[in-house]
Amino acid sequence: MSAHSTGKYFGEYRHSMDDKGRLTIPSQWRPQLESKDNNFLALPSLTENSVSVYPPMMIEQLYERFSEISMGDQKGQRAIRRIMSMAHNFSCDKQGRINLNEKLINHADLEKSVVLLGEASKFMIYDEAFYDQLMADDEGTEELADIAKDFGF
Amino acid sequence: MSAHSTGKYFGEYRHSMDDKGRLTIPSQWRPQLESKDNNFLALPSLTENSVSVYPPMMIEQLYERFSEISMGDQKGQRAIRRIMSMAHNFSCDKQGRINLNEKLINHADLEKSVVLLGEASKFMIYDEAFYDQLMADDEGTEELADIAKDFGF
DNA sequence: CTAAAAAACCGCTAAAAAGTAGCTTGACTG
DNA sequence: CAGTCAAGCTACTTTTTAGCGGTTTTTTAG
Repeated sequence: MSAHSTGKYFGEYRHSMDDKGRLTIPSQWRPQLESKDNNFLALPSLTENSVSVYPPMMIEQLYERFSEISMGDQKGQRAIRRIMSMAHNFSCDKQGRINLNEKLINHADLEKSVVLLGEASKFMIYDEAFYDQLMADDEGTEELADIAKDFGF
Repeated sequence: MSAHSTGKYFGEYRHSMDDKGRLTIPSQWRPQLESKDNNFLALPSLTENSVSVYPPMMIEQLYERFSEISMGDQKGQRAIRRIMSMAHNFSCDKQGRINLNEKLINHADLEKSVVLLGEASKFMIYDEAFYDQLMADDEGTEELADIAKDFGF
């Protein structure tokens, strides 16, 4: 059954990455192969050891923001260099796999077992062990309730 | 698969320049040969030893910005002269190569091995050794997290 | 609880594409 | 007219890729 990609990503999945950096994405997330939705941009997450994957719609937004950074802004330029040097543009193959490059794999310390986490408009990729640790650390914080209130969930 | 040029440039590539100053650009960046997208403008980056390459869309914007610099602004005019004296307008040939002129090659101290860095709306060309040095120097200068805060990514 | 279907995994391999280099041609210049 | 320069073509090598087939695991449904 192919309830095809809505361009929205939800849920947590544990998959494995092969030695060439290929990994299967959840069947619900797969874009139509020949559509222009089959185009993603992976960037290193700046705050964590993880990779963010953006679909076309989000790429547009990122594009705008990057374009706004002035050439004269040294710090900005440095940031762009760091981020873009790892950026990876790819599509999803017939078997539902995507491809990460070496730099991103290193950045996020990805081993064989990874977690794919849907975050609505984009999705994240974590190393499984690291992800579990993150979740364990969050355990028992009351922040969740606060956040819920803030957002009205 | 040729998911042809989106006018967006991402990622880092290491290519080599031949003795005539020609270098292959990543296949994903290549414009349609006969389209009016096959027209680039290369300018020296004044803050670094590098060359910035702009696609047509960006050229428009640059034009606007240059126009805004008043004739009375001496400093501005000087800068324009400097930049324009090295500017180079070119297209991508059938083999996917572009051509740099001597002045730009000298400005950026380009040797045979160069790095092409996509920065969303434009791309940069660095000498490979220099680029590696830059990246090494940036190392730890600022944590990515700080940058993240500044730009809200 | 069990059987059937779907999804995920995995490594192989054939085929295509990309990058590189060198040669040829034709135009312009001094 | 020779010499320089830019652009086009071709050929070669290397790397990449993505399609395939078979196996395993998970999910679903009866």
